[in-house]
Amino acid sequence: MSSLSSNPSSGAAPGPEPVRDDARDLLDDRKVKILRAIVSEYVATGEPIGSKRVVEVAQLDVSAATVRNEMAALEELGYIHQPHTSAGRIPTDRGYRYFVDELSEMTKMPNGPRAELVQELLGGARDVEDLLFRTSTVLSQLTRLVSLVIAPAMDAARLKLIELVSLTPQTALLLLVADTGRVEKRVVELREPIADADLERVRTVLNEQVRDRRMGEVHDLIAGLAENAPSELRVLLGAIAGATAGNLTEETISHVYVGGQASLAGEPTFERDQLSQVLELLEERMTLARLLSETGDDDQPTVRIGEENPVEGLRTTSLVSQRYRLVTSGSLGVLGPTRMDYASVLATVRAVAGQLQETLTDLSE
Amino acid sequence: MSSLSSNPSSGAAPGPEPVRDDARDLLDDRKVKILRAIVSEYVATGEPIGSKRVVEVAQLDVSAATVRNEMAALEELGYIHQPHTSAGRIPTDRGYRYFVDELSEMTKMPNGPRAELVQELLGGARDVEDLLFRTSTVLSQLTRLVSLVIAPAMDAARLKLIELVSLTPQTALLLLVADTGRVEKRVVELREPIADADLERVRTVLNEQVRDRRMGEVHDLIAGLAENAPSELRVLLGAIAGATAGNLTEETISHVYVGGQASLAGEPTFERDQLSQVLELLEERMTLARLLSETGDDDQPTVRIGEENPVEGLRTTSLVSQRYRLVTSGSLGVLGPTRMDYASVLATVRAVAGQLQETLTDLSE
DNA sequence: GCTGGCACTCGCCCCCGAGGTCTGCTAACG
DNA sequence: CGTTAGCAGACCTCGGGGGCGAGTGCCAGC
Repeated sequence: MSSLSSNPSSGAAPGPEPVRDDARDLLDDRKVKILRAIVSEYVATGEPIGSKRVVEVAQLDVSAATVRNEMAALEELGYIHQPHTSAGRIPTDRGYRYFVDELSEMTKMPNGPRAELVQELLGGARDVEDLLFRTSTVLSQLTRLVSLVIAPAMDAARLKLIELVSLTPQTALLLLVADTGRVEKRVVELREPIADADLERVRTVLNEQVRDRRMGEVHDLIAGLAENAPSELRVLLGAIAGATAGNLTEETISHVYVGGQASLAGEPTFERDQLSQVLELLEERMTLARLLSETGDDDQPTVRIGEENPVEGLRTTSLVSQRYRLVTSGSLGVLGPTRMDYASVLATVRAVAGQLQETLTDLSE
Repeated sequence: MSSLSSNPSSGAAPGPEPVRDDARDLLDDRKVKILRAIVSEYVATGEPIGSKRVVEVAQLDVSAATVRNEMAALEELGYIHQPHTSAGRIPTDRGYRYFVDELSEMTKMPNGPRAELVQELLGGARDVEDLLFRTSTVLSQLTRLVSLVIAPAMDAARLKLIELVSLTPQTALLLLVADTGRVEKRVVELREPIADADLERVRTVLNEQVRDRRMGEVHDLIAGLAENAPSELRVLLGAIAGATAGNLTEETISHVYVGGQASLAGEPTFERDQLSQVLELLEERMTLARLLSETGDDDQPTVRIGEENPVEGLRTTSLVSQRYRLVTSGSLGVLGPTRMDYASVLATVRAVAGQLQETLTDLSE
């Protein structure tokens, strides 16, 4: 899903009058100005915006009555909507979408956080995981939204070392160290005690055969070794193969860092049960991981607004996410109410992703 | 702080009339029955309990008027309190405290979750961390409260293996494997490239000198080695000593697993900003760790009710926690509104702690 | 010491009306 | 034809007032 993807609410719109799906760019200059004014004012204040206010903010040389006509047209087109008759207008998902698309067409982004600031906040990380954790903290503090950071997928990383440590006679700890600095570990349990010598042999064999291979291939390689191994080693190798089955890369995905959940509670937009629902989703790491992995590949952040969101329960929230690259790519983003300051959030997400990427690169070369 | 610790709200009580601090066990049988009825009914319904309701529930052979007299006395003693005149009574922190103390004096605990159930939910963990994560999930699901699990402190664990992996010419990854199955890792950065041979020598030396020592001693040992090392190794050993400085055990503490935060949002007891405050605290891992580490050493869960809680911002919540032991001990617990079903929560926390301990033992012998 | 009765206190809910805001419409203007 | 001023109408919000009901405290009597 690219950053330009649109997903008008036609399907779920309860309104009786159908929304015209065509005229995306046909808004004339004045309508655009008005829409922009409504979006930014509403984001700032949280209150519906009336025609009078628009005139002041948008600096138009027309009267409020004219603006009213234009607003009626904008509503007809599905960009804005009024909570009840005789109230001001608030942007619809589609309105935000137009606003965001316009933003990303602008070449230079507005006021992101200064690189040095982010740099400083990210500094002093002890290892990759610590760095990602800090990133999540920084992101949520800068945006006052919920931050999500997902670790880089491991399958393209290369295995640097396999280690086997016997914990008890019948259990061993398997360590897989990737060149990205990540360490996967598995407990290997056996029916019978393992001789230290056998453990050592297996360790040597594994390192000879599997080192420097891609993590994604590791399981298959080990399984192959197990089949052809001398019988006294076969049991152990089989157990190891079992411990690395499938989930080596998949499990990595579930490494998601979440920060700033408290900010959700402060958000008056959310009803109590919506809040609860969103918080619940934030604990389902798999869902989050899938969501974030659907981030576009371009250097622009991907924005999913309200109903555009694939996950039920996030239909009143927006997700701004971006990839960062190392050996392979991970992604990070923020989640918040659809009513968010997209301009500055986009800039911040971009800046943090860039800085994270840079820091990661420093760490590994 | 033991499970019997009390902390009457005298200091913070806004009421003008002082609360008598003495008469803890002087409640006569009927008062106890009434208090019990009020606590359990209020926990169940969330509404203030009137005298009439108490008569029905407590199965007393007296009239409502008599109960009213007793309730007035209970209020005078500080065990219950009415939100406003002409409303029913709700328990104070002190009321809950009495109730809980009475519970823990009873020898047999009521209906905890069946051991097999917990066992099953905890099964299939891949390693210690995964197990703790699952424990946290189980705990929050069983209690519908926020669960907290803290990993066992590492300083008494023994070092099984030190590994050094060069990631780039100037950075290496230091791995410390404890006999509990935990792995600590640190990135070691150097000014100048390291020769592989030197890395290997250091690796060997470290393993010879430090293996099987307690994690708490590791840093000092390495620092000692660095001082006496030949000059070509001194830089590397110094860097390693730096990477293990102090935080080896302390950082472990910050490994806290939190689950079930969504349940807080469903709780109508909490105001919006209280909710936000508690959620914020839940992200401060250090505070949580300290809180949980203050759990009593006996086999009874420790209960801290409302104002008894040392952390500002948790004054409207209760924390039920218990230690579990392996090589050293960790603790787990749940956090929720003071209005919680202490009987079943206590039983559940106990059962889960027991089961976790057992599973951990299985894993490491 | 217990009980029934009674007056009283309040919170809750609903209704109502005033005030204010913003709209849509219409008629007039350039 | 686009724009504008003016106006009636819709509807939210807020505060006051009254009825209702729950629960209490107190008192007199057993």
